[in-house]
Amino acid sequence: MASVSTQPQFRYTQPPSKVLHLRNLPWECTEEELIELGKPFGKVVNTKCNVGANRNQAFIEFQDLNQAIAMISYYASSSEPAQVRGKTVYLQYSNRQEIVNNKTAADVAGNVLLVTIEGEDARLVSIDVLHLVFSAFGFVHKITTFEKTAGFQALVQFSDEPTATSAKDALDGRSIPRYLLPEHVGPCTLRITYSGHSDLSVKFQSHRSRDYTNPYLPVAQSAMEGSGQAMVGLDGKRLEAESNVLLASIENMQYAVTLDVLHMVFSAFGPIQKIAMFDKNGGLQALIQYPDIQTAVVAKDALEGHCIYDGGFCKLHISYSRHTDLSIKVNNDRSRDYTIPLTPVINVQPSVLGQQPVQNPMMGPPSQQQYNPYPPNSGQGPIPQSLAGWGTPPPPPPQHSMPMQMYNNVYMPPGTMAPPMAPGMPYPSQSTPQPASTMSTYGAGRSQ
DNA sequence: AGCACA
Repeated sequence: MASVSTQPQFRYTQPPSKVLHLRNLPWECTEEELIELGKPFGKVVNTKCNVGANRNQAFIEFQDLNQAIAMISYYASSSEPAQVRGKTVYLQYSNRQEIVNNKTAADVAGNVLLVTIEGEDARLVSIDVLHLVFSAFGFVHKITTFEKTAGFQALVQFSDEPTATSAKDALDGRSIPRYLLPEHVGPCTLRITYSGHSDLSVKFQSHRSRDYTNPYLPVAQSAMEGSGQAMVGLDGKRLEAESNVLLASIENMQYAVTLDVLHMVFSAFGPIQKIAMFDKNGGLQALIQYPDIQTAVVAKDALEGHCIYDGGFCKLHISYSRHTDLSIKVNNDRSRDYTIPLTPVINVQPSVLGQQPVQNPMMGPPSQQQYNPYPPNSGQGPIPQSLAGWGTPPPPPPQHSMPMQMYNNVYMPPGTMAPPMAPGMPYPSQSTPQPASTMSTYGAGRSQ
């Protein structure tokens, strides 16, 4: 049968439009390149690139029709064709009058992230764990969580878009480190897009929303009880008065827990000011002092019930101490004041530059070598599993205990301690938080 | 080298 050519597949003369259709573009041509191309002829108000099955078509929308006409007529008579990256591109009026960008809020970069927590036990991820995870990238202003058809979701507000973007790029598709979750909780994967919001409204501090910029925001429900020494959580559990000093007792202490090990474990959450260790009831206890309550709360929530070493050894039980400022009389292997700068001990001589620095003479040999016995089936010293970051073996315990040596360790938040859990995927260097910004993270806690 | 939400 003879096909009636009522609708020719291509019309060779298009009615003018301020939208131009471009084809034969280099693969994955960028918006910037399109703007460059159209700029000489007028104001490019919108573009859409990577169109079509081959992603080699695009649209340019000018502010005015005559600008589009100018571009078409110029190249119609030009001996040089329009080019992008040396490749000839073909121009024509589009058969549409405007570009419709189906950009949703999820595509527009902003300072607030929409986080979907995937997994059977997603609901069991606490807001504190989310706070900890996202704080690795900068100061988290606010978090709200809610239940939607998409599942358990959270909005996480950063100061600015670049910070949010660095968090999104680093965390999207990743799973929350196991050690931050209760043992029975299955894997929880984060799916992250941008939110349309720029400032979340948080009325109360509660188990579902937090405003970290305003620690004095009222706590939701009848959280206060009596004199304020104790509070009742939303689940009805009695809460102790929070403190910047934590009391840690260590159960099932099969291995030596040294000052340095404690320092390493607890400094994942913020700078440590002081540690004092002592024996009580035949067990080891330690007081760990942070500069602020907020950091202590995060550390307590993350570490409570967890074991320093794999296999249920050296299980931590953490409560808030009534102390607010420890009095450290002397720096020794059981107590230390990290706020007092020590005389520099390590001075790398020019002749040994590039070699390992000399070990701090104050310190004995590394704790792992000091301690016996090791488990029968392990020739290695135990490795603190709480620091096992994002599924990767943790760094060895610190060999030096000087404050300046510890500085980087102290301020390095958990998310930066280890490579991501996806093997072989490099951690984007740009998303690695700078110590300064991280300091502000921890520094912005409530003062007491 | 030929028009975008499938």
